[in-house]
Amino acid sequence: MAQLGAQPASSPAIVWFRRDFRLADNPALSAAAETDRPLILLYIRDEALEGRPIGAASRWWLDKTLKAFDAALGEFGQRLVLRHGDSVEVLKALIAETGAGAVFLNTLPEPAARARDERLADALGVPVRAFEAATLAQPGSVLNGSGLPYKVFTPFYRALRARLDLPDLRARPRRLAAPAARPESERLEDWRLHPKRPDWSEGFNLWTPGEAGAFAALDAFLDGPVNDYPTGRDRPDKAGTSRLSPHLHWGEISPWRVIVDAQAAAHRGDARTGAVEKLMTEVGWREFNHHLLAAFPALPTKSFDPKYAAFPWRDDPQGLEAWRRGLTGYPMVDAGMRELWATGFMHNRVRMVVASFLIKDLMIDWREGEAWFWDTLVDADLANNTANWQWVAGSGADAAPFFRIFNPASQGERFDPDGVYVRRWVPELARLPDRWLHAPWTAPRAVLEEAGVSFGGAYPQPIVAHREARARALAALRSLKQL
DNA sequence: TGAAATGTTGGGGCG
DNA sequence: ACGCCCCAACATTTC
Repeated sequence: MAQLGAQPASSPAIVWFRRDFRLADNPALSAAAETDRPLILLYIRDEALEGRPIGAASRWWLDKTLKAFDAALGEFGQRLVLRHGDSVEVLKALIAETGAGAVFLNTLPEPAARARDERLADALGVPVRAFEAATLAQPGSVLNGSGLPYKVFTPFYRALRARLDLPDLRARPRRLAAPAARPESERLEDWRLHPKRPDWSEGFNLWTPGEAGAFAALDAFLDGPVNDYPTGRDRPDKAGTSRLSPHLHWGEISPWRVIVDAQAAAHRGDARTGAVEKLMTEVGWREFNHHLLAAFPALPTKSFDPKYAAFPWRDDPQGLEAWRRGLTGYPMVDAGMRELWATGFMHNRVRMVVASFLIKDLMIDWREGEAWFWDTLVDADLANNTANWQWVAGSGADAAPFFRIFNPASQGERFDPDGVYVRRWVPELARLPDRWLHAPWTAPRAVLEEAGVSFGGAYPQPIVAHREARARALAALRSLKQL
């Protein structure tokens, strides 16, 4: 890599933001600021950059987080420069226009993007300074005694923990010198990231994309729910989870910040150590997923366990559509799918229930579910989404065995005992008493009438009988083992 | 981070 | 008082 000093000190530097929309603990931004050069703060809309185009919910979030970040930069007398097109071509043009002498960036964790980043300096002819900001450990860097990637979570996590030194987090830069003339920028509105005709995003307004929203979410979580996290996180009827996943995905907050603040809360005695440890474990799964993707770049398309390549998936467009729309006749499944559609998010426990239902009860390929989540989740993340779908399917690394099949009714009874979650998202059933809420097909006719539930009308009968579907899935698994 | 089937145990009803 | 049966509760195995 060429020395920065090779360029005149007055030449501007480009800070290329991709998914690191934060001022605090942003290593590329801090390093660029320390050079005292004028900074061009760039975002490029490049569909090819991360290996696959982002989904509709992600476009909504991107729109808002760019707006928030641009506004935050205003306090420094700065603005984002927005361009679209092939990243390398855009950067070349901007360097030619401005005489920029260096590019600063934080790497993206996806293998495709990482490979492109590594070739970037050669393609641009200026130094590229790359930093790690998305994960606690660089994907691929945690290896077992034989120098190979871990395939089991627990030893991976042990190794990760052993090398974690809680760092001093980088403060927000004090100044971000602006160039004499700001390069031309496209208009965010022209990118049409916000949905129009129809604008389906009303239910997304519970989110506050951006760094301030990320910190608010972390503070709110550490201020109470964290203490109940080990069990509360399984309760979709309560505010028991951190809801940090989209903020982490978009780099609005650093994973270091999450664990440093959580541990500080534990040290102060504001949070139970055991609860904070559980949170750490979940951050650890995020790390594990990114390591898996780095070690197995085919994770988004191929079964990690090759024997599942022969699984006899069913072609069932109607079943798939009923699942997507939340019309399966299983209240817990339908509540989850409707929460997703309305808000761009689904509670983690319910994600497992709906994924198990698609894969095992309907025997539809996990890739169909992964694709739907990719389009509809505001936290859609290639490593987490594909690793978690394979985890449920039983084909992943350290996955739940295939025969672990969720019963959607009993999951509802266990984790939404008062029916608060189901009644919120499946209002057709709101007046059905708790006793039958999670299995309305078992309710006596008179009870259904009293509650205003008619199966021919608003709410469907189950599209498959769970008991039989379970037997069918287990038979399919047996057929696999005979190969 | 499951559920269902199967096995075991022990209390209570009852002849 | 005793053995038998039933069955709920719990444990283990199986998928």
